[in-house]
Amino acid sequence: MHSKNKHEINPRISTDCVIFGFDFNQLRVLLIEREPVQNVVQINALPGDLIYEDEDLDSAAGRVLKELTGLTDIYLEQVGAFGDPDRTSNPNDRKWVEAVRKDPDARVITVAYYSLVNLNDYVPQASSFAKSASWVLVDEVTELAFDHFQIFQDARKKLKDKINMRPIGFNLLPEKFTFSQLHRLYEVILGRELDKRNFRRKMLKLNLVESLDEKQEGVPHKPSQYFKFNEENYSKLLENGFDGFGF
Amino acid sequence: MHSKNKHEINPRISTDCVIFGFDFNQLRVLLIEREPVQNVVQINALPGDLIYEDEDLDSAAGRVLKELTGLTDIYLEQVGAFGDPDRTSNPNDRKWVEAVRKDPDARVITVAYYSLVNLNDYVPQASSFAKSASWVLVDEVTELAFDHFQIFQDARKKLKDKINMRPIGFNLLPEKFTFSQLHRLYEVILGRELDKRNFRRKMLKLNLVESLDEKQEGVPHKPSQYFKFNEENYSKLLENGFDGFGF
DNA sequence: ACCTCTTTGTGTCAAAAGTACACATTGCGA
DNA sequence: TCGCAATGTGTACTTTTGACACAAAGAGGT
Repeated sequence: MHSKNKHEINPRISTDCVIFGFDFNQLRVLLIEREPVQNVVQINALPGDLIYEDEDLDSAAGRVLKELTGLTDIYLEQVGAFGDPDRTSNPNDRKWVEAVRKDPDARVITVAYYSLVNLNDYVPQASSFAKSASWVLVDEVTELAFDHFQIFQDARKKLKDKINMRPIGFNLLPEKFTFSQLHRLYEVILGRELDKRNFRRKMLKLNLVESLDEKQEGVPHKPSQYFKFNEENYSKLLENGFDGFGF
Repeated sequence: MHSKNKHEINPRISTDCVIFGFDFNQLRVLLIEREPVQNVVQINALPGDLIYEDEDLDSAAGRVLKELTGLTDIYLEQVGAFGDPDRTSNPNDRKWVEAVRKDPDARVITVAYYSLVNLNDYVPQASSFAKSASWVLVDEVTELAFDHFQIFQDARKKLKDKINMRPIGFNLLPEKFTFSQLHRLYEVILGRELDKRNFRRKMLKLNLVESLDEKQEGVPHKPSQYFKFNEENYSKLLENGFDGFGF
């Protein structure tokens, strides 16, 4: 007998997802509250669970995310593996594991993933052992279950680095977007102000965005020009060794 | 019965190490050749093995590295987790696993680490299932066991990024070093030439190196000044938000 | 019709950083 | 004393950054 049966749980490897959501104004992260277990004071946690034996790590992360929050089709990038060697150190976490896991003493390592999405495109629906799933402002995240706070912080740092290196932010903007939206996105993720004029200058020089012949309508102020992402120019940039935006 | 007994092997999690070695001229990576097993054509592999149940991931990497190559006291940084879901795809790897592992069908994920050391400070001594351990030029690495080539490439990329962000290179230079050594180090890791004068100017402006009142002796050319790393200034830089060398 | 409000969109100047490039100096050893 | 081999240095030019303020557009209310 070996351990490759379909959908047999691997009791030692779990995956956790740090999903950042942008709503054109603020940055949030998707957290779940676990179903209450006797005597356990509940705190928030990242959506995550054990993987199956026959599952790719990347697929597992996608599946777990779907099971707990209903979110699908999200491109996930790895944060790293976390040892979690002392995951029972917090009595609450310990009790929860005892109540929920078949083998609560198994030493588990977790592989974390992160992503960035448009918050309005995804309405989380809690299921499985998640009692609720919600978008929490990143600056208001405090205590989290297990070592999830550490994971969250690592993921946030990776996101910062990444958005500087690759135009991942464009994926979550609508096809036509305004410069303000793009600008705000960068500010929120980097966590600091960026001068409007300098931002525009720098971004335009890269030729990644292209102005459309279309303007905002019905706004009670000067309407802004719409822009779109130019994939072709991005490919060219990559060929010539694009080394980041430099923010 | 649970699984926290000391030194019980965790059959599902392994660790692999990508140790880069610099010899003041070239960049190499530490590879092992596994002990031959019947009918298996041997190819090189990264030093790596299963971890113990009670072991921290970081410690496991250190221990495995020591067991296979004799190297100790090396600061390791994580590359990431690798799914290895189809690790038996190569018949040679499959045969080797069958011969060596208790549970050859277990699905294993591996957590990879990397480091950069002075090649002359570490003389690898193969042991355990390693038949030999040797420093191979990074540009001559081709086929490796399992998914080790992928891991190697990822590690190399991380090393590049890292040396641009943090003065990790200084750890492996002698206490007193010449500018040429430092210069060469950066060229080798980044894989491209750096203008001598511009390199010197940039590096000096950061105040990370301090010139000593001491020169090379016995060299058949103009002797070079010795420099040392200034940790104090580095701390100050960090406080003020050091964001990399910019090479 | 006009005023107010809100957000967009734009230019310049000075400082800093990057890039390209060549030759005199030092000390050894033949 | 000559040759060799590597060190060490400066300048001119271009590009990039960073700081900063005000007119323009359109909606809505009076």
